[in-house]
Amino acid sequence: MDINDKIESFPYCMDNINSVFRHLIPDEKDKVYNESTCSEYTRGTTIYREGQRINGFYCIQSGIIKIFKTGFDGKEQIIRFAKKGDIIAFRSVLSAELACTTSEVIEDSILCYIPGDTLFYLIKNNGNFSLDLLKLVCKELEEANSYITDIAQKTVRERLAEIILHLHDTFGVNNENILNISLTREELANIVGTATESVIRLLSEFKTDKLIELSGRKIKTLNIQALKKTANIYS
Amino acid sequence: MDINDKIESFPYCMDNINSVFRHLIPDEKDKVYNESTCSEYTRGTTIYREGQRINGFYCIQSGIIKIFKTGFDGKEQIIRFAKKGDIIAFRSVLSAELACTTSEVIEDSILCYIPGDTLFYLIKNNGNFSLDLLKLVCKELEEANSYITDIAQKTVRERLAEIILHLHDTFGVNNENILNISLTREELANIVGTATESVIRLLSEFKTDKLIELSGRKIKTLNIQALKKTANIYS
DNA sequence: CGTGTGATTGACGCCTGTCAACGTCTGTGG
DNA sequence: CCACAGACGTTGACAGGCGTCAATCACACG
Repeated sequence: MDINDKIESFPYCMDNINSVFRHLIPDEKDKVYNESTCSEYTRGTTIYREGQRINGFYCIQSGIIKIFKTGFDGKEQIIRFAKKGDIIAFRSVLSAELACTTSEVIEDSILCYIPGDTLFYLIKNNGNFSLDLLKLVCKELEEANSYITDIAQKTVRERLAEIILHLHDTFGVNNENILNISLTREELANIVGTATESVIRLLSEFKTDKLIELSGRKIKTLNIQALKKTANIYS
Repeated sequence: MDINDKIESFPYCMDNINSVFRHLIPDEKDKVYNESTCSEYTRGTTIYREGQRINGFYCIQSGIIKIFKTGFDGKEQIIRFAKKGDIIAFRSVLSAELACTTSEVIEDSILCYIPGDTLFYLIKNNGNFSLDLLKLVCKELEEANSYITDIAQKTVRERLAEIILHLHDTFGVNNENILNISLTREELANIVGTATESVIRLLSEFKTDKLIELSGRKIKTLNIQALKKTANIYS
């Protein structure tokens, strides 16, 4: 994927059938297109930081971004990941507040920056876009509420199994059943909300129980049903 | 407050300066007004339940509602409270999904029911309303994210102190510094995400430490600064 | 006065966070 | 090419926070 694709075709992130931009009329698409700027970002780059003022939002053309908050003692809590087609930073733009999360590139990415004014223009002029955006935020809200319930009621073991399943659903696996996302043990701990050592021990137990196989940061899922059982998920 | 107030005046929940309805034009206000229905609900009444289909949302004229999810073992996790001027159930309406929370009356309430079609009409026709609604959902999302971080990183003790402060800010106190909301120990536990017994023991410790005074379900705050310190809040 | 719900207290033990030491791997610079 | 630094992963020991179970108390209500 070359960055010049923006010039050749309307970026994927703005054009696919599931995109929040799917209900724009041609003129609006042109406007978004003309006012957006795409750039490459390499792993480890910070897109924006907590407390920073943000004047526009980003649409993800490719790559993976992690979005986290910093707790009072400096520990990261990963809130969500964003991948191809997702948008980030729009919350701060809408609320006209300082960013309350930090976002960092996990896997080399191409992001399209869209100014806040464009966002406001679309909301005020296209009801279908507003509705789609509302649905998107509501979906995030529902996921956050579910996670609150899990983290408050489930054990670390259950949550870790659940997170592996969630990563499985969100990013999929390659032809060897290996998760298409690579995270450090610390990052896994920062999703689950536990200590790095606990993640290491539990992953090792999961391996013993034939739920997964491990090879460095690669996680291969062996038994989805058993993972669901471990996570206490019945659906 | 008599329920017939609706007839006498535009309901508070739709008319105050902070309401999401504040940017409606007169015609739209009339429409909302004509299509809404207000009713009284007594403590303990369930407004809607998880898994139920919802065709409209509610605007709270008076009283307090608790909104919770049920964990896999049946334990409640309280997600938030709603009070005068707040709206509930709009998420399910917008997403056209079954309710994923249950809401129950904590304190006798008057709710105004507004059909989903009215909501969609407003979103599609009034950009300022859409924007206000988006801001509202974003605010909820930000609060949910903060709570995820807290619950994942803080101890039960810290969270309980934080919840008391949060109730203090949200519902205020009477002239004796007693919180304007009355919750059972179990409900407190279901916010914090812990066992009822733990809440009892910690409240008792807070009392010993002169942070609060207790009298049944009444909680009197004695030292906000010390509570903040206990909660590890520095702001 | 019996019944039921909620509050309290105590005992007990396990899950899990913390600390410390060590192993592994990668990239860098001499 | 090797040595070293630094980041990351692993393992063990240990304690304490907190969940669970059980018994008792307090209070309201029919």
